[in-house]
Amino acid sequence: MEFSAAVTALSALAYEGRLMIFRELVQAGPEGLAAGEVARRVGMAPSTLSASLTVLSHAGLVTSRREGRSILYAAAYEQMAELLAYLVEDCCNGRPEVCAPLAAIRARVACGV
Amino acid sequence: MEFSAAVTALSALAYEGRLMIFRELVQAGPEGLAAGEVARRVGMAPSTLSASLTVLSHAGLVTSRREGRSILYAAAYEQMAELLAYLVEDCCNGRPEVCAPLAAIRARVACGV
DNA sequence: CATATATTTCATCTATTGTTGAAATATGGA
DNA sequence: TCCATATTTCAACAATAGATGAAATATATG
Repeated sequence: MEFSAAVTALSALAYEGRLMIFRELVQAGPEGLAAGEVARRVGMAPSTLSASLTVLSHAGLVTSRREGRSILYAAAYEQMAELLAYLVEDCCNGRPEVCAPLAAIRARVACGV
Repeated sequence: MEFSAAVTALSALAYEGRLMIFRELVQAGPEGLAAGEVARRVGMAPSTLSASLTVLSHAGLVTSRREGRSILYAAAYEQMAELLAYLVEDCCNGRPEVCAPLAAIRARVACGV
């Protein structure tokens, strides 16, 4: 990931409504959720939600596909991983003890990746 | 980390100047850099830099201490790890294959944490 | 084809955020 | 004490971003 893509992704997540949406989608799994279902869960007006999903989509953090009348949105796990990787890149400048706190991440990932 | 702290941290990083500053500090290590040195490296005016450092500081992402006439800023690695952990929490809903892409993170952390 | 459902687009308004330069504060040294 | 260096604070301005409701688009069904 390059610098400006990281800024775009961070900006997309740096807002209450959008972070809430993204977390719902991350937890919902790769099939995703219909836009309307997301709106119901996070309690947003349709047009506000649509704008939020557009921002997340432009940042590459969610994907969408139509299914019948609904449009299903899903978290883009690869892009999310890219962003996390970018943030920790070159973190310790050759001194492993510096980024030791990052080891805690592993313990918090539910699936033990 | 709780929701609003995550939003604050993401907002702090979601801007070109501040992400640049943060990355400089992450790579500089725990001793940190003088504010003036940071300004020189990222090419910002002193007052703009100061405002940026304040935002990062309020988000808990950097710490500061005075040393002589300089004020040294350093990345807060623990808070950074907390943020990353928050983003991946409950990511796979019991299905490990969902967050498999996150495994790539490990390979990108220079010190192999 | 007409109607109902699902979502997006658009224009407008409001609020928030970033930048800038000048002045203020804090420290160290002659 | 006086001056130089380092950084922050402040006020004003400019730019950006989010919310809203109405209208538009797309799909499904009777």
